[in-house]
Amino acid sequence: MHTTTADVQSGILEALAHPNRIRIVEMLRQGPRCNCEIAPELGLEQSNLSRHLKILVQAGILHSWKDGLRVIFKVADSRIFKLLDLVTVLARHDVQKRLETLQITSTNRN
Amino acid sequence: MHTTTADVQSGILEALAHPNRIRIVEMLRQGPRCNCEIAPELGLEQSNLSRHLKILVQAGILHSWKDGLRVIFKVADSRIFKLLDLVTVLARHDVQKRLETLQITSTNRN
DNA sequence: ACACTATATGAGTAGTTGTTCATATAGGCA
DNA sequence: TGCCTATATGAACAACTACTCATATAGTGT
Repeated sequence: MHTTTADVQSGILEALAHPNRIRIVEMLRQGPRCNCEIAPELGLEQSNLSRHLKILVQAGILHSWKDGLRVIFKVADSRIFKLLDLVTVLARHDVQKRLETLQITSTNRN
Repeated sequence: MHTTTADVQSGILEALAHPNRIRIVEMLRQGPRCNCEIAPELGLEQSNLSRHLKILVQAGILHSWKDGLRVIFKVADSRIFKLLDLVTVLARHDVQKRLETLQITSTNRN
């Protein structure tokens, strides 16, 4: 089969499209962290977090390296934060519009 | 339960994280379209496309309105294209890095 | 009213994802 | 060496997703 642009794009989006994986990336805004620092902070089970991190690494969103016993993770390209910020803006804008629609609707009804 | 920023963000990302839904949004770059124009262009079954469109509307990514028999869809906020462009850039950058790593690795080996 | 076109949805299903528990792997230190 | 800590992975499973076929809904034109 043939891989299209949309397939490549969805690879990154799928990897990012989970609340806990977004939280992981947001936490890594503060700098590189290991599994053992992220797990208690986000309240995730060790094995579960390990799998989420693997998904992010495989998608190229995170990089990792060993430091003794630990594995350190960092964001591969800081533009990922721009992406998350844009998503927040879009979400905010959408909520704002829905609110306006509600207000218009209730005004019409009274 | 309490809805966090990450939950709201993942709502938008999940909606977008499917190759066909990305293709739909990309097609709507050219302007509003109805189900009946998108389906043949993307080679999607009518009922399947209808469900994908519903997901995009519910996530606030698309708007829709009736025009006679047809339902027309348009992108709600053009910043969604900025987001898709950013994803493309990230993907390209990642592929480039992987290629470099391969080349370094094979150089070391010879 | 009838036939026709466009869209939506119920039901069934195969495949995928997220999660947990238990266990394996690997490095550090006495 | 044996014990400890950090991470990864196999197995099981519930929940969810994408898809298809058949059918329902709704608007158009005769």
